[in-house]
Amino acid sequence: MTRTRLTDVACSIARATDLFADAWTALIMRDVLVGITRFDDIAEDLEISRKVLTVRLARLVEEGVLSRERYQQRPPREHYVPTEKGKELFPVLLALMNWGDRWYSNEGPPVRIQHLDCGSTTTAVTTCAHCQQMLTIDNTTQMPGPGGKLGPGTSVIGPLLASRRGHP
Amino acid sequence: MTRTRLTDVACSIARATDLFADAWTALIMRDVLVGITRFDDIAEDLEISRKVLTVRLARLVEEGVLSRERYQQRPPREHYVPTEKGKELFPVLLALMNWGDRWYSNEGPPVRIQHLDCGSTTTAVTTCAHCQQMLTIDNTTQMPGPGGKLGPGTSVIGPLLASRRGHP
DNA sequence: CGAGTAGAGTTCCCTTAGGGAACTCGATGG
DNA sequence: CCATCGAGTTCCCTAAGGGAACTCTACTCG
Repeated sequence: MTRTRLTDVACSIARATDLFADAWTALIMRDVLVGITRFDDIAEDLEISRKVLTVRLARLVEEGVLSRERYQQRPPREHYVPTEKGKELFPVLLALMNWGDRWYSNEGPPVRIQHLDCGSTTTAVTTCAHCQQMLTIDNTTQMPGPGGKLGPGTSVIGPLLASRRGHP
Repeated sequence: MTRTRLTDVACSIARATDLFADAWTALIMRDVLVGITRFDDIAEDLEISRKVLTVRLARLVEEGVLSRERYQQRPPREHYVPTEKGKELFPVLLALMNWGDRWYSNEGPPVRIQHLDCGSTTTAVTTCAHCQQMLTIDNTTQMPGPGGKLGPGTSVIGPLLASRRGHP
């Protein structure tokens, strides 16, 4: 398949996507974050090919998202636990889950999130760090940041590009 | 490759993932949401194989995430615009972007988000709908919801499964 | 009126990742 | 010393992705 490596593209979505966006990685991360951390358990839970699971886990460890750790000495056994970097993928999973719940669950969401600090069964909202309002495409705009450079996939230039051609 | 269809699995992440999680779909959605809506422009911006782009766009239209619409009559030309369902993928992109910014941008984020309502250049935070606190794996827990059923990938049963050993 | 051009896809061929299922290997535990 | 368990490997087959050239339909310009 020769997946194009997207890591060189100056776009954070592309970089995150490069690691995260195949059919399995998100599911593996969900499992691991939820406590299914052993090779066989993940394989069984997801019904993923063991070969692919091996490759995915290796990549995730290499990227520092998971850490392979010994959880018992005799016999020696390893499992996969999320690093800080891995834990911070949780919001991505929440966003994905939210969207899936909203558009695909007829019988209600299969899983509910409970926020331990306030005790409520809740849903995740993506909000503005400053004013706590919900962020949407319609109430936001994108502007070049410090690390912005022109290049394929650097979408900020998109609208310019579009108008340049006499097009909305 | 015979991608396993995940849509039948009772997990919203899996359902969202099934559509969203390949190398390109997230990038295509970003482009479209940001105003790059024409076939050739997307192809050029992402340097994606035109063949794959055709397939992706068809899938996204089929799923109701994008809509193919005529933007000029003479000569007849179509482009792809996000539907409501598509627009609601924005939080997913924000979460992905955030994570990418945090872990992969050395020179600062390539793109900044400005919240038009409050005017600030901001970042997205995934918060509890009730108390506005940030949600993390550590301050949340998952519980079965109304649509929950046992099955592969239904991660709520994960911890149980792990202790129970032996499988539905 | 015929040539040229832009937009939007198709088609073809080649490579390689994913699916599945069986096989391996080390360390037990009985 | 044989059966188990956890954790991967190996093999073969198929289908999806990459790349680049080709096509089809309106135009539009000299």
